[in-house]
Amino acid sequence: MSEAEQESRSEGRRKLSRGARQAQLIEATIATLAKQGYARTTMGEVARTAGLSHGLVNFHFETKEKLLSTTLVYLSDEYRESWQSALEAAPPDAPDQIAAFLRADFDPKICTPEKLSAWGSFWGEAQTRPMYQEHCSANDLYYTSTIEALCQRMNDEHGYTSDAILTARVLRVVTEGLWRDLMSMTEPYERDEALATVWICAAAFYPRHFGPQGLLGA
Amino acid sequence: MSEAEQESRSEGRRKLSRGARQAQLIEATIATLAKQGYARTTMGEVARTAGLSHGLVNFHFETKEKLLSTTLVYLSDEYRESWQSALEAAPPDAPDQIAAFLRADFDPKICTPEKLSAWGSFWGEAQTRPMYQEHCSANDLYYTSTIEALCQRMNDEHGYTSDAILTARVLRVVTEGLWRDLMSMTEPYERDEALATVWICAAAFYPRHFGPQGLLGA
DNA sequence: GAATTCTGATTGAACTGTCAATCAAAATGA
DNA sequence: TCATTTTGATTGACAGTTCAATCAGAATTC
Repeated sequence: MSEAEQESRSEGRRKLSRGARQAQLIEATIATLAKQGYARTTMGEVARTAGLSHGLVNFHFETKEKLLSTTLVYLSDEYRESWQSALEAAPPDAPDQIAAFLRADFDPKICTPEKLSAWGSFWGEAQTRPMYQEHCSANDLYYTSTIEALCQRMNDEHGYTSDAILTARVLRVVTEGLWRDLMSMTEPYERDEALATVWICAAAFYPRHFGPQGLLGA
Repeated sequence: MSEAEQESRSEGRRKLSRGARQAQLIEATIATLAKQGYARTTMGEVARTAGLSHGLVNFHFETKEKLLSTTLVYLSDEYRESWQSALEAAPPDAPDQIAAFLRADFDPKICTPEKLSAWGSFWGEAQTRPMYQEHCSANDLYYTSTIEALCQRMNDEHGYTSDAILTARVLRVVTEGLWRDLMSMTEPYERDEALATVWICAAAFYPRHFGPQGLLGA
């Protein structure tokens, strides 16, 4: 894993560009969070995971706090960009948009055991650290208002009558709960099973447009 | 807060019974987890919150690890006992049982900001600590199989045809997701609003028995 | 084009603070 | 008196931070 990240034809692999090295250290931080949890994530362990020296982490990120908050911002932005581009790629009709939105949360690039575990580590600490909340709450609010608007369009354009705010909240918390399941179950089920659970839920609210397999008539 | 916990008429407030002092320290641990998060929860802070000395914590719980795992067991058992007694107190018919079960998760005794925050702290760390998982996964499996059996009874006894396992999972992850919302939203909604969201969801699956206000025809 | 200089990435050791754990002595209650 | 609880100073380990020295590659000079 970390070997593959290193340049291919390279004995003297020293001196990666600033950005590449920082990305490597962020990856190592995610891996360490997933393996050790937040409380036992040390600078030394991150450096060891990256195959680099201790002091280098402090050269690129001045403090541990900055390393961790940068990692959180990285995860948070990657996540937001993922569902945003999924919405752009999907047809503009509300059911298609909702299907793309829900599916994006279980994209193989986003929904990996390692990243889910790192998210879980942050959730526990973020409540008590204003610095962490700042960036994430903005993304979270954006996410929430997006799904609320889509549920409202389902009512306006396709004749459903449910409370859009509440329906959006159900879809959102189902996804959150499934993420927590995926990261903590002793006998975990797979991404596709989680997604199937979301479809069941969408079908319960929008029976003319969703079924157990997702969007109907696709 | 910590002053109020101390005995009222008390110069000589020493020598509480063993159990009472341990309970006091567990309360202080929950409060500290909620206030500081797991990583910044220290023995000293727990002692200060309880208004007691540093060394005393090590006298009652030999190690920090034991203090924390005892606290987790306390929370976990209190939670299980809460929904178990709610089931026992409710009528035996499946809809009543499900209503009681879902409502129990938002009981004011269980669903306090402080306890939710402490749960969140543990969730992040529990993934990487087998000792934490042991006790909780047993309770979790029990919880899951209970709601699955109830959903199966809704099919058998009241003519619904949904996949009981999947429906149970939806109800479970909705609750989990709402808990996460309650503990992390910057503009949190209240317990009753969370419960209303659960009812919406139950109504979507069992429309003849549940409505936005909960159990129908009660 | 080779030698030299310069830049800044990288290392590892030393420093500093913090925390869990220990323990001897004091306080308390029976 | 005796056992138990409580205290607070002490200890040792460990983690984050700092920093001076090193080194590879780029730029510059001749």
